Formats: sequence, structure tokens, C-alpha cells
Amino acid sequence: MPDSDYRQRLEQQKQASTLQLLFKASRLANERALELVRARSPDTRVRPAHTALFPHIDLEGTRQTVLASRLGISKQAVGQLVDDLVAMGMVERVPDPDDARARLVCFTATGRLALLDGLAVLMQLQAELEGRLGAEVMHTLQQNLAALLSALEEGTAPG
Amino acid sequence: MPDSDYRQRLEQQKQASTLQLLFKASRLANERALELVRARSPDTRVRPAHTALFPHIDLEGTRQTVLASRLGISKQAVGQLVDDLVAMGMVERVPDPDDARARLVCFTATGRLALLDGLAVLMQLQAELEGRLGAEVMHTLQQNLAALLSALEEGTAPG
DNA sequence: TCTAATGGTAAAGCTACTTGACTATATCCG
DNA sequence: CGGATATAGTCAAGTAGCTTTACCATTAGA
Repeated sequence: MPDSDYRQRLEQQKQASTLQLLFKASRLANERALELVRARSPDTRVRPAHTALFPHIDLEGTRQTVLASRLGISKQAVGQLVDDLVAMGMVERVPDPDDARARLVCFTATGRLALLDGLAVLMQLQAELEGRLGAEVMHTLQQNLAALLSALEEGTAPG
Repeated sequence: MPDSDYRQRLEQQKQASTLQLLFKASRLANERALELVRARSPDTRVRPAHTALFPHIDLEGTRQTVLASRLGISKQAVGQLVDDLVAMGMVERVPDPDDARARLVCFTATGRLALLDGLAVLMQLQAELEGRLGAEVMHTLQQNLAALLSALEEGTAPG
């Protein structure tokens, strides 16, 4: 393969790199959010994987299997994260009245406060980014990401 | 805290979830790409972390520290990935004529073919998504992601 | 009522990193 | 020139965030 061909393909790659942008942006945003959390409460033991769970826990409690499917991860992974959150006093597992196998993951009072605090961090970062990008870009980005997400979910579901 | 307040905050969270969309989309796209790779060559030992390196390796070779900074990960992490790729015969480490400490990571002939093959996979996925979202959405998504990325990089650099 | 599905746990392993400590070479400077 | 400091890379160990496999308890369906 001559160099010229190779270089040409590399050019194509650059054009095809939306997905790589996605990966890198995700990584960086994650890191940045973690920085903010640590700056705000340096002794926190809550990690992003935990906070990712938070918005999916309903007020009346949510089963772990439901959390797993909402997050797109295994129920065991959810179990581990919930274990951690229970140890931190953020959530508790209460028996599900409708099914003796199941338990509902519910926030404690502490957990709710932490949720709101975490929310504040996310909004801070979001506001920071919006300040640089403009509200419109931020808005269309959200729309397009949502579309991308559903396209990705569509793609795997029927297979 | 009354429930009504709590519910209201949750609504805010939903609005503030661009970043969570980003995280989830990134995860899914990664998985989808991996599926495609495995469908194409079931016995491959190359993983996404390896292929992420590929577009950053220049034709004339690239130092590991440079790769690390381009990818935003530690030089040790790059070292590990390059170790793997060397074992697979994809790349080789050649001495840097300008610096006896350094070595240049270069593609082997095998590596170049693998690169082009991986590129094809990425473009396939990209085309698949573009088919669902439309070229325009895909294009603005790329633009916006690039903007987001530079905003994120700006944010950490001066700190 | 037997069977299959579902909710969850236990244990181990894997990927993709990180940190800290170290060596070898290079560069700047008095 | 010599010495401090920076840089390229390696080695070893640890961590985060999952997964897979195996299993138990309960429930739902034929």
C-alpha cells in the first residue's frame, strides 16, 4: 500500500471521527464533573457511577432490575453500586409489597440532599459550558445527542 | 424537604441531563462499534482502547508521550496499549534518531491493514447512524461535539 | 404442580485506566 | 565542564466500573 493511499484514508478517518469526538468529550466531561464534586466536598466517597444512578431512582422506590435496564448495565453492577450507596447512608432497600423476591431502592433523607447537591454540580458544569458555547449550541447538542441515543438503541434492539 | 420541592428539582435534573446523554451515548456507541468489529473478524484481540490509539499514530511514527497527551491519558496507559499492539504485530517501537530516550511507535504493514479495516467499521457505524438521523443532524452533532470538546479542554487547561 | 421466568446475591475476572517509584537521557545554566 | 532539573519511558501495584458464571428464592404460566 503506497503512502499516498494511506494518507488519503487517514483523511477519511478524520471526517469519520464524530464517534471519536463523542468518546473523548464524554471522558473529559466525566473528569470535569468529578473535579467539581471534589472541590465542593473533598471528602466525598460518591463517584460518578453512583450519581448516574440517582436520577433513575423514583420517589416511591425502584427495583434494581429496573435500574439496570434504565442504565443499560447488568443487575449485578447495579447491586454493587446500591451496596455502596447503602453503606454511605444514601439509599435503603425496602421490601417490595408486590413481590417477595424484589426490594425497592429508596432514597434516605441524606440521599435526597446529596442528590440535590449533585444536581447543583451538574448544573454548574452545564452552565459553565453553556457560557462558552451559547445556549443554542447547547440546546441542539442535547437534541442531537438524544436522537443519536435513540438511533443507537434502535440499532441493537431488533437484532 | 417536601415531595413537591423534590419533584420540582428532579424536573430540573431532566433538563440538565445533556451530560448524561453524552455519557450514555458514548457507552452505547462504543459497544456497537465493538459488536461490528467482532462480527467482521470474530477472533480479533484488538479492543476499542487499542483502536482509539490508531488515528493518532503518524505515518513517520509517534512518541508515546505524544500519544498520551493527544489522548488525554497517562503515558503508562499508552505504554500498556502499545505493548499489546506490539504483541499483536500491529506496531513496532523504533529508536527516535533525535532523542536516545525516546522511541517512535510505528505501524507495521499488518497494522496499516488493520487500521483501514477498523476505519471501515467506524464508517459503517457512522453511515448506519447517519441513515437514521440524517446527514444534517450528524453534521451539526459533530460540530457541536467539537465545540463542547474545546470548551472542556479550555476549562481545565488554565486551572 | 411442575416448569420456566424473574429478582437478587456471590464470587471471580476483565478492561482501562491511575499513582508512585524508578532509570536513562537531555537540556539549561552558572 | 558539572550539576540541577526536566523529559521519555518502564515497572509494579492499585482502582473503577463494569462483566460472566453460578446460584437461590419467589412467582407466573402451562
